[in-house]
Amino acid sequence: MDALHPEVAGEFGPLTEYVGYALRRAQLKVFQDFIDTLDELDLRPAHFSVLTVVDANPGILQSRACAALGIQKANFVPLLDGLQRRGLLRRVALNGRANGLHLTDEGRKLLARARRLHDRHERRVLGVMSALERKRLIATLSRIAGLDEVSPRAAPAAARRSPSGSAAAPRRGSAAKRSP
Amino acid sequence: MDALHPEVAGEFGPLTEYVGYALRRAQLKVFQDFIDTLDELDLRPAHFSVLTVVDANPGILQSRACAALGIQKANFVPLLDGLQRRGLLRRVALNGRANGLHLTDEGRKLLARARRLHDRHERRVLGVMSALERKRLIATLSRIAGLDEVSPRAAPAAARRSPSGSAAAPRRGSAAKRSP
DNA sequence: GGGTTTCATTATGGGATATAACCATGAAGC
DNA sequence: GCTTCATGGTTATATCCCATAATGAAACCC
Repeated sequence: MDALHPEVAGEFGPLTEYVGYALRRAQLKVFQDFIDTLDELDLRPAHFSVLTVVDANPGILQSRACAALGIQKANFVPLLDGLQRRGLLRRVALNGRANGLHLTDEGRKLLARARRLHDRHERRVLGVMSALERKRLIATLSRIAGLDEVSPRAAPAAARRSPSGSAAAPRRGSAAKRSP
Repeated sequence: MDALHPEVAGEFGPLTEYVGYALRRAQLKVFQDFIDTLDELDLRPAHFSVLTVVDANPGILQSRACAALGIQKANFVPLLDGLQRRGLLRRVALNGRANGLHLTDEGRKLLARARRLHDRHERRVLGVMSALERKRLIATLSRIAGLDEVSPRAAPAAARRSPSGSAAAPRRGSAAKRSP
């Protein structure tokens, strides 16, 4: 506890010294900036991530894509409906039950624009740190994100309420298998 | 663009190289672990943060507390109702319209337990990094969180849809001023 | 005292996500 | 060929979290 509770304080009490707190604050900030950035294209972060994944994996199965993104397949449907309705993406029936996902030309074009906006956003965020810092940050964050097996004795009573995180990011824990 | 799009790939495309993506993934992970950790006390992150702030600032105004935590005052009401119903916190009328917030003995006791759990959680997260790394991480994250004035030309069309992604759980951060 | 501001509350709606139940289809086995 | 089972997708439903707007009331200011 000593190392965890230095002097701290201000109005927040010890809050400011917690990694989770710092993480959340930063994430909120960045995410909000990202949302604002993509707003002019009427894209939300989840949309952007879907377009990105489909673009990188043409023909990817709907189930596989949503698993990769950590989105429940049930929630994935209306999301795709929206993108499809806007003519950005197509569901191509593979065999009567499975769909392969493809971007349309328009989808690719919009994604390109989104990427340019995203780059500006990224640069904005990166503006407050050096290249080395960025590298370290991503490395550390990735390590944190992969701490699946880290909490063995933790997560006790859990399983009662559900996460409620968000979509755009891979909430790993979700129920998803891979290929058929 | 060059620096932003190295080689990348896998199933996620360029996603893995984005700071925002890494941030989100890490944040989701940590948050979930935190939620699981506090679950046995029936506390959610928001509860924990409220208890922490009130404990550190006995008698703090309701409005001030929720502003500090970045919670809308409207949403703060049922939150406090819950804590008060559980006998953890009291609203002390100051003058007929303003309430000062105080923890009850029980509230302090529960907070102490929660803090112990939180410490374990924090240590778990910190387990994947060195002390130096942690210091750097918090420093960088804090810098990011404070990049308010960073996006002058950004946030263009914005203001159309509301944030949504903002004030969430230990949204400790968000829009908050400090002292009066 | 009357207008304005501050503080708290109620009411309402939207967004995002989890769950469960439900088809349909393809694959496997006898 | 027909049953059985796993898979992919969809629908429907419940919940949680948060935001906005409107209301009520007290304090503040001239």
